Amino acid sequence: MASKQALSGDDIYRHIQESVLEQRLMPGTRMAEEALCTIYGTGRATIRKVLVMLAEDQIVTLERNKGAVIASPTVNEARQVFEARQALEISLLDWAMQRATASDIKKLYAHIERERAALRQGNIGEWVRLSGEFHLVLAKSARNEVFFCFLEKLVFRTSLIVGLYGKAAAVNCCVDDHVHLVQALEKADQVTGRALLIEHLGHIEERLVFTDPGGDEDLYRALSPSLIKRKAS
Amino acid sequence: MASKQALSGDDIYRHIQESVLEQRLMPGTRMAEEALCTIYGTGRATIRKVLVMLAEDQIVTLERNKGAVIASPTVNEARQVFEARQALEISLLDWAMQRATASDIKKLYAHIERERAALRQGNIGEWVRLSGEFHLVLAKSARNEVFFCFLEKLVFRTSLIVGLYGKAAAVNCCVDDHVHLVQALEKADQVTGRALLIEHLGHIEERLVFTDPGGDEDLYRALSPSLIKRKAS
DNA sequence: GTAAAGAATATTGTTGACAATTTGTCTGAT
DNA sequence: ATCAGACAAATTGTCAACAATATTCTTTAC
Repeated sequence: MASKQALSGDDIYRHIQESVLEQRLMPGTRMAEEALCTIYGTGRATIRKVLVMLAEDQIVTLERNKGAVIASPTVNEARQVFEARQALEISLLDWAMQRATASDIKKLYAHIERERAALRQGNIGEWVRLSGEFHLVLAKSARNEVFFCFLEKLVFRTSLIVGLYGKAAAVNCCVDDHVHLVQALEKADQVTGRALLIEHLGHIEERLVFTDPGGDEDLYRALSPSLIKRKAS
Repeated sequence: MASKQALSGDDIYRHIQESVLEQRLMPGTRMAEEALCTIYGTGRATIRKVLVMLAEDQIVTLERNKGAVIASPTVNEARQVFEARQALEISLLDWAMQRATASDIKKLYAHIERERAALRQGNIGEWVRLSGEFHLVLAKSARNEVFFCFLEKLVFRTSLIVGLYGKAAAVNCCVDDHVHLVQALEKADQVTGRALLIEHLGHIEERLVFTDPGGDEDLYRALSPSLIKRKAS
């Protein structure tokens, strides 16, 4: 299981990100430093750096003297992530319609083909990852590195949210939505594109069940009212 | 100069961010680890963590075996930052118009008053910082933590850009613009608000001179042509 | 005088050990 | 049986020393 070869910090960083995207690393998973050292065959200093980077992306939460845990977004955080994603992607789509080249369109269709292939082979993990990455390929056509990075981070967080609150882990976002979106982009049909995008993101959100299964910092608000009542009586 | 008390990593992180915002730390400044250790009175491990965090925010660039330097955004990066900021702040203003409370409005006017006070006292550094922070106070009224954090990062990068390309360091963004913006927010006048915001951000951008004064990674592109010519001849 | 080569210096990368803190377990009293 | 307290194990935070690399300065040859 443990790969002996010493990897660089960035490699480990990307590998953990990918694992989150493929939903192999689920929220709440403890990330002990020693364990990661043996898995990746590096010293603690390297792992520590990676964990700080992941914490900045809000992929893990880093508490003093408690170590790192894969983040468990609260319901409120999840709502804000979806709201932000929608606004972000609408801007990105607008820019993409102005700037996308024929090569960009080709790449998008090629990516959709890979999604289909993964589905046919029943490789769910890879398909989930590709589904998320589709939005990044689309974002790249917008030619704005800043928004691209922002969306990248939200895609990771979306993966965590789906892992936490998704009922049917299988169906994350359907391929046909992606096809129609690219077709609208190709025609530079801003109105249709925007509607499709909102609908598509709505599909993802609809498949969630927001019944807080043990938030981490919401514990206070969830439990203290009963204590206050007992005190007051 | 060197404060002897040992500070926590987060304190140092915030202090450096503030220094960037006040334009006391300018792009290109080398951030040697030992120097920071003596300044903040901590070990290198702590400093290293801070530098990784700052690198994730693109406030510093971290090159292997070369250490950290305050980032020097290229002209292209600067353009993308401004484009992204405009899109971000438009969304934030829309949300703020739906969600801002009377308390939020009060805080905004209070902040503007602080800006005026800093100007009267001739405390330029603090005024520059407050000018940037105004947008964050406004963003807080939008009730979306995700976009707030995104804007926070862009405000820092804007500070770097102004430090690099700004001609009149003094005038960064004028107080009256802020007043009018809050008035539009108060009236929930979406059209006027958006126009004012775009105009205001335009003012900031207008005060820049995009004549690459020796970028760091643009150095390659700036210098390599002559080498290629020599090679080819 | 200039340019290249090499030594010297300084800075970062890495490892290891130790201190501080948290977590889990065990005992004993009520 | 339950709970408090103390002890033990495990984990993270911090620091210091050493290795690897980059930069600077000096020397030397042309």
